[in-house]
Amino acid sequence: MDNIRKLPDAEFDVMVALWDCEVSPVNTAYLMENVGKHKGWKAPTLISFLSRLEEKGFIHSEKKGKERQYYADTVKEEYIKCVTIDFIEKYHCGSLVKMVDMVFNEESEISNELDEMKKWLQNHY
Amino acid sequence: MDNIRKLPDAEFDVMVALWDCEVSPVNTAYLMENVGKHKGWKAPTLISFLSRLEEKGFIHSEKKGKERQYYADTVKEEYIKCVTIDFIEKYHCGSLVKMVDMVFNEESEISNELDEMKKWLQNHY
DNA sequence: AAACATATTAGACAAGTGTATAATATAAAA
DNA sequence: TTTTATATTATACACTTGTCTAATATGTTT
Repeated sequence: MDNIRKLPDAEFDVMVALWDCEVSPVNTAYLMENVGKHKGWKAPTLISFLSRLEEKGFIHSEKKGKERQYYADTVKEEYIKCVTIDFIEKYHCGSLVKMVDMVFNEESEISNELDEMKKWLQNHY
Repeated sequence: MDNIRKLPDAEFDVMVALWDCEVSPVNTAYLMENVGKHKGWKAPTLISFLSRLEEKGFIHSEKKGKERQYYADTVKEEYIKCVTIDFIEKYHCGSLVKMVDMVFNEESEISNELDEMKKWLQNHY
């Protein structure tokens, strides 16, 4: 259950790009276009992250001609759920309510969500 | 606002020990007793983390005889609040509700908090 | 087949993190 | 004031993460 390895920022960003694209095998060019460029990475940098993700078992790839195609082997929701549970455990004694309370007692954007929160709760009666 | 430097795990653990003790200057022995031992650290390891925390401005210390006393210069709630906001931003598009929803749609301990959640919301009408 | 363009690989490197050993202070005991 | 204990400092080292340059491979043009 909680055997997910928490990914470093850059690798997570790459995973998001991979998770969020509709088509499945995507090549480096595609990923450069979708994350690399925004982050200002050189191609080898991206590829470096991809290799590490492969070592960690998050994706796998196949050589196709001179290019390489990447496939995600993990599910975004799954990953984020795990990371979130861990987070609540680490910073809020495992209590979502404690966390919600702390965040709402503040000015942040988030405190505008009270209404949504109510609606959400009603849907869960 | 979000200029908090996210602390690495070990340093965070040290901060928690420092934040959670009632008395204010505490010495290394105290911290060894309260985190070091559980973590299996040798004294220099703990002191190493303390030095780094000092460099980062999270604490300061004073030499007292042959010992050193440590003072927290940051507030736990503050830090956790920042880290939490950042987390929601990074993993849940900045929406607490999205996060709550994802976490509840699951078997985890957390889904037992629905009642608490309702109570909490009522207190916020 | 040679030359060219381009993608990938190999390797490298600095900074950050976890952790410790050996050396050095400094207080307490003898 | 020596000796003994013990806390701290100075370093060091392996691994991880972010990044890249130089080298290599492979497809495309001539």
